[in-house]
Amino acid sequence: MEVFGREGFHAASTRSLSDAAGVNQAAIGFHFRGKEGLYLAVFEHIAERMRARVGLIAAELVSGLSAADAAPNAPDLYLEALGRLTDTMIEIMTHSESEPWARLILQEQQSPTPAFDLLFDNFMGRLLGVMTMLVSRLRPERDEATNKLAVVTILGQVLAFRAARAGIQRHMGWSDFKTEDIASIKAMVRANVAAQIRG
Amino acid sequence: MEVFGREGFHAASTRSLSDAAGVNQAAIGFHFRGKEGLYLAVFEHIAERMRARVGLIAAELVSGLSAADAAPNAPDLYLEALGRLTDTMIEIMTHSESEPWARLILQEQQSPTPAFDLLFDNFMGRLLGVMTMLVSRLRPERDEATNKLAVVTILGQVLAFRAARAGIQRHMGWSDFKTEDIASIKAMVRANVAAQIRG
DNA sequence: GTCTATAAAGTGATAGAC
DNA sequence: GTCTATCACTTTATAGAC
Repeated sequence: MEVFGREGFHAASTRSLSDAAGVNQAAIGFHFRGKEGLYLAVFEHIAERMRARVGLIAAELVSGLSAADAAPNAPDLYLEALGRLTDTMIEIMTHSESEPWARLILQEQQSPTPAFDLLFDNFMGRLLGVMTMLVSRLRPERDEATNKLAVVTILGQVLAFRAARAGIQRHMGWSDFKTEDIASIKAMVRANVAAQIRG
Repeated sequence: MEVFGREGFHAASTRSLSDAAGVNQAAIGFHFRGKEGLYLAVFEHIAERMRARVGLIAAELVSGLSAADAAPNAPDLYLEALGRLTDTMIEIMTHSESEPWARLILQEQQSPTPAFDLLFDNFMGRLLGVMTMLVSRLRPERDEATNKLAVVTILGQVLAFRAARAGIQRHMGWSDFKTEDIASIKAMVRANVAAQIRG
């Protein structure tokens, strides 16, 4: 995952892949039938880890939802849940640990291979679905398509910190994302989401 | 540009590059001193085209700004200028024509080479600067850093349609971006920006 | 299941003809 | 200025020893 993410599919040689794993180059052919098989296996790995992580959040959130629906301050609860989601996503996008697999996902977004289906079905679709559920409860009078589009613009605000990382850091005058920077990003996105939901 | 964008720097072979240009492989060495020189020349080309385009918008906008400053409805004019900017950016991001160079820029964002400086100095920085100017006039009481960050979240909302294109299309149930889809994206982003500026 | 060795194809750069 | 031909090297895949 690290080698593919750092060097890209083509630039990553089977030798650097096997070296990083501490095994011989021939092991790739034996275990994964070739470089491409290893690439797909990496995405299966990412998809499963993400599925577990998102699945946990989604389950927790959906169970909390039925309680929130009855509460008198339901909108506040929905908004808080959305805020916790964006906080988590910002944490992930700004953290350097996400770099390898984030690069892989971005590549797949531009020219999807069968690996993209794995990602979307296991976690992206699920995550977008949960967010849409929340936004739809906050703005039930709007049609589904509008709320789905609203979710996309929320996603974009957090995604930028991965996809346009170098440009953002140069624009902000940041050399990397410090704890206080991340805090102000979270606050800004929470405020934006609250405002755009309010309409 | 097309070959590098489609295949990436490493995957693009000098032979496929020269074939696409309808010349011999040896011509790359003669004209650009090698594959890397050609790569940099592509970015010089992109940077110059963009510089011209953004420079025009920026000049027009700055000259209109002094007139707007005196107007009684100045905030409306700033917001409208910002809306025209996001409209244009959305037009570019959703258009398939931008795919080759957008891919190149995304790649550079993740692991910047000297080519990234060309891009930032010639058009990204300029564009972000103009947007920051507008946001700062709309929210003069906020400090510069906050307004710069607000610009980033606006950028993210339009950038998503390039960076997360495949996922968004699957989420929205769109096979590609139709005219009416683009119109609703523009409306959504304009509404979001207005709301988040209002606070 | 892991290794060495090697085959077969592709890579970027470049010398030299025209 | 453009071509062919070729060099030196790297690539992935795989045969065969252990």
